[in-house]
This record gives sequence, C-alpha cells and structure tokens, in this order.
Amino acid sequence: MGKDAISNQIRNLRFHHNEMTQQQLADKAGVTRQTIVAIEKGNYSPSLELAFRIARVFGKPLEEVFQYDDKQ
Amino acid sequence: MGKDAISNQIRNLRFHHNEMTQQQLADKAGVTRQTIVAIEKGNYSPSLELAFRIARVFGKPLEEVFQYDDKQ
DNA sequence: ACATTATGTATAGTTTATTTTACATGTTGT
DNA sequence: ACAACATGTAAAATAAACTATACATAATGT
Repeated sequence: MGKDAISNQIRNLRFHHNEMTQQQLADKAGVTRQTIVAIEKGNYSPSLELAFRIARVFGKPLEEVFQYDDKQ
Repeated sequence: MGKDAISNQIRNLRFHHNEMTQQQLADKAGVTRQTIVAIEKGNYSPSLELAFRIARVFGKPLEEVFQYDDKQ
C-alpha cells in the first residue's frame, strides 16, 4: 500500500550471515532476486507471508527485520 | 501469495477490545470493512504495512496478532 | 412489525507485489 | 584481456491485495 512507511535490515543481516548474497536469500525465501532487490531498496514492502519467510531465513523475529516507521 | 499459511487472532482481539466491531477496526486501520472480513476469514493475508497497522490498533506486537504456520 | 446493526458473500475494478527477461556496471580472479 | 559474479535498473506481464457497491441474514431493540 504505502511507500516508505516500512524500513528493513535485510542488507545488514545478509552481511552478518555468511556474506549471504541477494540470490541466496531469494532462493531460501522462495522468491526472485528482483523481489529481494526491490524490498531491500525500499521500492515496495513485501507481503506479510514473505516478510515472515525472510525473517525466518535469518532466524530473527519479524520485527527485528522489518520496522514500521510511525508517521503519526 | 500463499493461501492458508498465515493465521490471525483478529476476531478474538476484537472481542477483548471493547467488543470492537469490524467497521471500527477497519476505520482505525484505515481500510475497508471488506478487507477486515477477508483477512479475518483467511481469504488472503494482509500486506506487511496493514499487518503492522492492525497490530498497532490492538497495542500488540505483530507476531501476537499474526502467526506464520510452518508447513516445512 | 419495523428499523438498526453486525456480519457474510459476491463481483467488478484499481492498485500494489512479484515474476520474467534483459542489459549495464564494478569487482575479483586467471 | 577475459570470464565469472554480485549488484542496480527497467519494462511488460501476471498474481495478489484492496476498494466499492450491493444484497442477504440473523440478532437487538422499540
């Protein structure tokens, strides 16, 4: 829906995880590399299901990977 | 994306919150009642942004409202 | 008996997420 | 200099989320 309300730590987490590449993350999450690029760059935010899968790849709770930036 | 991988506690939470109605939740979350109905019934799962907004209405962390059911 | 409210269902239309394909760039190793 | 790899960008196509409208039903109160 929105544009920039949601931020994420994907890039940081990739490097803290065996220097995981975009393609590797895409494979483990079951999506295309383009999807990872778009989310990582903030072009759009993922579906809830994909957000859960990405968080699960990193073994982190969802809210440590994705943050909702309150714009009051 | 998926169909039934994600479950939620919306219905329970509505009743634990002042008997909040679907319409009231929809208004507070900034969506249509149809969207709440569809999510509550599991027709589809919300976007990550909407999931955050709904959780915020109930004052709960996202993962207390939505659960990812591991299908291994 | 009637009006009101909350919910469920359905369908068509719009917007956003995701895929597919393709090309460009900088880096690394040989 | 060349190949291989990681990343960024872009555009067209498909799928999924979301809106708008409308109708049906059961429950509640007057």
